Amino acid sequence: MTVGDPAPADLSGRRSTRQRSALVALLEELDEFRSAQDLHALLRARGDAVGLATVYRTLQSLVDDGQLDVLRSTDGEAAYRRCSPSHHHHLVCRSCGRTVEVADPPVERWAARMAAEHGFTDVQHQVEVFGTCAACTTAPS
Amino acid sequence: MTVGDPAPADLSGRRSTRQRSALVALLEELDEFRSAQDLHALLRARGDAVGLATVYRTLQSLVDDGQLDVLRSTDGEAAYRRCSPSHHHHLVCRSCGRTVEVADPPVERWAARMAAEHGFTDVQHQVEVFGTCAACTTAPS
DNA sequence: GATGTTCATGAGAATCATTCTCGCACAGCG
DNA sequence: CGCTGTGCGAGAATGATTCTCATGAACATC
Repeated sequence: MTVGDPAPADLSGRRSTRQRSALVALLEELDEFRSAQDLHALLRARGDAVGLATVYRTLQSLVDDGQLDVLRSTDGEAAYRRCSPSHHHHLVCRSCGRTVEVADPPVERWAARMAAEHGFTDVQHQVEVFGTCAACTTAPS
Repeated sequence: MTVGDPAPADLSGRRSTRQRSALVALLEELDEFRSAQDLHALLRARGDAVGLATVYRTLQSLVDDGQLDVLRSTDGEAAYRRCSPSHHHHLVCRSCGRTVEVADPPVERWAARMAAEHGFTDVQHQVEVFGTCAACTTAPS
């Protein structure tokens, strides 16, 4: 502490490494929510092997920086996806994982008003709709 | 059966056991979401010792029968709470865990319509609003 | 009440995602 | 070019949840 220590708490002051770049690039190409395990396997499959611990660590930091959306599926696994610029929710197929983004201003307002009425502040809401998409409904399991 | 059947309200022919009754009774007294581990500890504390596996199994069956609400906290732990008769969502204080139930017919309709428009069937939705309640906002952390 | 079938129970092992440990490598800086 | 601290990774640790399977209880029947 006695040494000159500005500690600039810079969110973007992350080092640029091969592993981090590979993960960010992969996420850039994907449109659906994928689990950490999944992303790890995909990286390995494409030749950009990255340690599992690193995947988790990097994912965590990206979430902290607000660059990723996290979703917790009903089986307790966390799924990640790059953040869209605008706020939105998802319609997720519980069979094939296909995701449709849906915007819904009314719900936004509703959540805010509801929270305010009960004295809640610093509000966040989480709206996910799960179902079986048309393709999976017709396809035999 | 010759005696008048008290009808234990078993929806799907579940056997009435001491363990199941104890868990149901406990849930009946609680108003907040509690984790399975938590419920297990509470049962043991009050003398109604029940195996952990049984707690999970019973909780699962109650959820299947629609008698419990499940919530997945951000750390991946599942929390259970008895279900209100009508469908509703929650406003949860992320600091003290206090929960407020909120009904919202508009959102129900919106989710159903949205899903239908995209060809999704067998739809379920999950809406949770997290925030800091009035008490926790004023109180120092 | 006695009895047999079947399902629930529970102790511990197994599973699985996620996090931690800690020695080593490398990015960024002088 | 060499320092220094941060990021990496293999494997161990953690912790919640699920599975295994022998035992016991619940319910219908006799």
